[in-house]
Amino acid sequence: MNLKELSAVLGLSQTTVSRALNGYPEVSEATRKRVMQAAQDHNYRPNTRAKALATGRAMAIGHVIPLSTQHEMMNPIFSDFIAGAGESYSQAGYDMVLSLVADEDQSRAYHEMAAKRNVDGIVLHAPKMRDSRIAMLQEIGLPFAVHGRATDISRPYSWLDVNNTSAFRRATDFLLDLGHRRICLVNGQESMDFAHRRRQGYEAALQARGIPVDPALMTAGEMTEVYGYDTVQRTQALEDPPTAYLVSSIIAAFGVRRAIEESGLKMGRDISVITHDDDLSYLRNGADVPVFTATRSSVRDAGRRLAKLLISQIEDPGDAPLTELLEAELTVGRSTGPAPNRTSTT
Amino acid sequence: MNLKELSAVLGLSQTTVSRALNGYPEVSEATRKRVMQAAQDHNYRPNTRAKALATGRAMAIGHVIPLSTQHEMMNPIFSDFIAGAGESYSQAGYDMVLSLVADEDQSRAYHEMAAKRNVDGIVLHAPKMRDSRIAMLQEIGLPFAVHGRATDISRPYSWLDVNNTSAFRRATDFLLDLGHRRICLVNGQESMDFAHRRRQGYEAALQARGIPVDPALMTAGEMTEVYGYDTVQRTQALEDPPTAYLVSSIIAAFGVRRAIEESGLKMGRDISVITHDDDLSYLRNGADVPVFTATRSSVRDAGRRLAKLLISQIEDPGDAPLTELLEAELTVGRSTGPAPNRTSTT
DNA sequence: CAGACTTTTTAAAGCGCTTTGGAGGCCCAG
DNA sequence: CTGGGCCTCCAAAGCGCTTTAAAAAGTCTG
Repeated sequence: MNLKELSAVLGLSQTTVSRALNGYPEVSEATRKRVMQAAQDHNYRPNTRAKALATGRAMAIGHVIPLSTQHEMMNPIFSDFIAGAGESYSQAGYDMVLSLVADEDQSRAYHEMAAKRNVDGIVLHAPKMRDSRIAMLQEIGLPFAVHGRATDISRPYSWLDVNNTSAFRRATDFLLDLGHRRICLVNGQESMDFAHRRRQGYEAALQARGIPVDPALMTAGEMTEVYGYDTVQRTQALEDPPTAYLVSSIIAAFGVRRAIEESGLKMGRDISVITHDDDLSYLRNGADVPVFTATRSSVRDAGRRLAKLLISQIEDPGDAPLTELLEAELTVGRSTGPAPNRTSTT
Repeated sequence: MNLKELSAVLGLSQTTVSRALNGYPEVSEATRKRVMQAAQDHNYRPNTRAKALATGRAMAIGHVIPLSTQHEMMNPIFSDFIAGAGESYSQAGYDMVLSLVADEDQSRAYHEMAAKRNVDGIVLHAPKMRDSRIAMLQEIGLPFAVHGRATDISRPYSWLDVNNTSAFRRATDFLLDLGHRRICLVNGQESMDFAHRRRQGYEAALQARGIPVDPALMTAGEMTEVYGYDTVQRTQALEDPPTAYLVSSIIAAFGVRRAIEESGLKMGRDISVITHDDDLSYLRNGADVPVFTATRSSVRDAGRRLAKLLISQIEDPGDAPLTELLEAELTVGRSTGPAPNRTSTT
């Protein structure tokens, strides 16, 4: 059933029917009702492609996901973000189109999305510190919003981010207050902006107390379970091993815990662990009592918010870029405790 | 830059330019070259919406994802599947559109996708045992393929599935060979077809050796880490606790391991664990040596294959439905060992 | 009840592409 | 030189919708 057929059935012109369905005022309530009813009866839905062509609006938002071997985007954190964004999209009547592209084709992918005009806006994921994609999208002129931020970009753009610096500073302070002095930072890849900011928070907290920053206690890598495990194994073999770990993701924290327990130590007594917790639906931080002490910020909620932000950006193109900075909250679990009495190595 | 402008630049008709770009024979090689070059120079891409309208092909494939509170689709397994499917899509020039919908709106969502004509086909996820969605999609007439299978559907349809029954039968046999008699099945939700089949494999193996099936040793639930943890805690408190666990997902297996180690036991010595391993990129089963003994089948590969299957279904609409059954392979890790000498409770 | 509005409806153009049905130009056989 | 066949190219219709411009119908006002 298409518009033409529907209007034939009703004995009205396509114009009137179209207007009735789209809520335009220049059609009487009586006919609108009649049209609505008929549309319902015949299960009529406007053809998206035709509508998109006519209106210039695709009612879809694109996500370009790099498929690289070194940095796997399709991780649980990402999918929770997508789930959140999807909620907002479907509420607002937008579709979500994902385009997985090989890493080296990324810039082409953005240009293509813009030229093919099958999306009204784009969400930019996993910004690096100085991310050339942002300038590129500004150039292209397609509305976009960034999940995270980049440093050193002159023209303003829309973004939503967690306050990574303050979260990690606070977490480090928490460990310092417990007497820990050898704190290992198990961070994400250094090229990522968020990892950089987290390190800044960590370093600032140490420096504020005059504690030297030991490069041997700062690791960076893809945040897998195995990475957490390996890092603990390696650092516990050091001369002066850390008594605490500050971990960038709950997935890596699972590995950290495995390594600690496998070596016969007890997390929270012998070694303390704080993790950043994205509040993933499938990897909850314990049921009632949180297992890990954590800086928590729901990435799903971030998805919801960023999607709304982008949609309002699309619908009011003139407006200034929107930004939103979320604060993580520190929840105390059973993975942290006072530093064991080794009186450091001093 | 659109077709009209491009052809104006070239001094050719839109027809000729369109044909040149789409590889039709009625255009000389010389002009084709010239057109191709100009298209490249001006970074021309046909407008998807217009093309879709004219050809009737959207070059997109839809995934409807239920947003329910009780069964969370957006899990790491799903995202690996999506990553695999996305690879095949982008190779074939298709986009992927995800539509998250509230559980109760699901059937409406499928109808809507069909009526709106913004996708050429649909992937059906997480089939239940007797899944009404399959008949519905057959009714609608939009090409589709199922990840998994359903029982009791008369008309044939396209699907791709892991041989869950044989995998779990084999895993159970493996544990039985090691002398285990009290084997706990930590399964997914019973309404899911795959969970049902896995249980059948498990039960068949027990029955073949005359071992009674104990309902107290069969649990079903959403496969989270916490679920694995809780299940072990609960079952270890039984009178005659299990000496082995057969787990449906590596995520739950993480929880199983946590519970085992927290209670001072050693996995692989005191308690054996076999898990189904979807070979998730972010939750690898160990680095070099697998941690868990597992029935392994890459869900990412399944995504790749199912996508290809659906695409060929779309491109040759007359063909009979395609099906593919993947066998899981059993990889032996360090989580299994002979049953401890309690000589059972006999 | 005419004239001036206002409300309701319509015909037709246009969105950017594909594709059908021809139309020219060129070559060669007769 | 003529006409048929082939190779290139083109004008125009059509995909299903929105929207502009204008016509038809209804409603007031004096």
